[in-house]
Amino acid sequence: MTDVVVIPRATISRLPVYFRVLMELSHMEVSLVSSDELAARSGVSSSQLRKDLSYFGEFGIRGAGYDVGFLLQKIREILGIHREWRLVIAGAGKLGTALARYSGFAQHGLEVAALFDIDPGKQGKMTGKIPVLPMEDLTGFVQEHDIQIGVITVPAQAAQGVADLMVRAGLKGIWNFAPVRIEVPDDVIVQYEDLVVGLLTLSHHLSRRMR
Amino acid sequence: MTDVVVIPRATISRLPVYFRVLMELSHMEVSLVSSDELAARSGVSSSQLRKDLSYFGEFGIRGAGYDVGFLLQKIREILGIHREWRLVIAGAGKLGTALARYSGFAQHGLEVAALFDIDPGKQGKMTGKIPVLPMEDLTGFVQEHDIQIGVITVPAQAAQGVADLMVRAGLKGIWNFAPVRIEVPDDVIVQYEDLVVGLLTLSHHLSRRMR
DNA sequence: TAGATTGTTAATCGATTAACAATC
DNA sequence: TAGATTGTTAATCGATTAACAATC
Repeated sequence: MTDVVVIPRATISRLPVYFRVLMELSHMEVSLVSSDELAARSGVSSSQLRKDLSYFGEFGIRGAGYDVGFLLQKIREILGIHREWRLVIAGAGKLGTALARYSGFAQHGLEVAALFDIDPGKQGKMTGKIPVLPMEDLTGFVQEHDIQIGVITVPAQAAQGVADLMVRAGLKGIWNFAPVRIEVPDDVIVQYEDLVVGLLTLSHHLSRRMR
Repeated sequence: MTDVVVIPRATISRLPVYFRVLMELSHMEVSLVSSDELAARSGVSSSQLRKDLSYFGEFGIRGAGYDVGFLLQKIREILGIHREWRLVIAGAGKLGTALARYSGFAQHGLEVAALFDIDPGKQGKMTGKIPVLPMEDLTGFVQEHDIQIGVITVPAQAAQGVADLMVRAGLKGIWNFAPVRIEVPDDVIVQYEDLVVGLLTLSHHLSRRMR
């Protein structure tokens, strides 16, 4: 048995933060940064930063710090930003169309290839440069255009059906904005995004304060 | 000193899930549910569910289970859904306008009162029934309309300025979609929402799988 | 009362932090 | 070599789980 190192979820979720700070430093033409400085700018402790990086290798220079360009490249590789991913969005409602135009995708090597919707009234339209296609064309489109990721922005009750469609089309990653758990085979990765959680967390804290 | 019970963040983040499942059960006219059943439908263990609820009180009936309507009401109170919150959105870009039209707000007792933008080209327009106003009107509007929550969907470099404006206007809760930490006084609560984290987490896992 | 299920305790697991040996 | 800072170990902290006493 190979010794599989388990990487904490929390570590992965901090990498995008380090990535952003390193990008800023790179734009400021800083070439070397200490864990203290990088951690402070990222809002974490320096031992946490070093511990996080240590899961993936030894990227620093003892006595000096981290080479900004080198560490940036390493984090790019860890996060898969060095690759190009293509994705489709199922559900051309408010959230789906807003995501389709979202600049964060392109900035991290992701290309939105098409939106899909069951509503014939939305089909044939364009969201910026991205076409809205009939949901039944999803499988063919995914296979023709070498798509890897599917985004679900349909209503909760339709989410499982769309997920099944995506799995059959061969997508290996699903970003699910519908507030339901979906069942997929083990080789498909599902990332959940639930805006209501953030909103109600805020509401809860406000409620406590204002009691 | 009063004994302050610290409630784990993870507990708070699971309450909206329990809330949704209880709503479904309520619609199905189920009046009593066991922790086993409720936990299974929520995707957690039954001890976790009971532990989570125990932070807030004793809501169950030993030997029987939980009264769906009663527990629903309790979770509503904990999450602050029983109150009405009014909010404004700063930044009438893609994300801001999509959020303004997002039905999840109304469903949880939140009303979007207005959008604000510095771009005169956007000002005066309507997003559905919600007006887009000049950013400099934010303070006056917040005070006149008794607004409690501000949502930030402006670019990262403008976020701190908008946060300062919101603090001065007297907002006590900020939902920040800009990918930067913002500085606010201790009595203001900030909830961060970073879509890139979810997206890059998915990208990371896909990268590992496809290596 | 007997059966069922909650609420809570204690044990376990996992993540964070502090401290320092390794090393540039 | 001396000074600085990484990478890692061990201690601490916090969250989850299993088990069961309390009680409906």
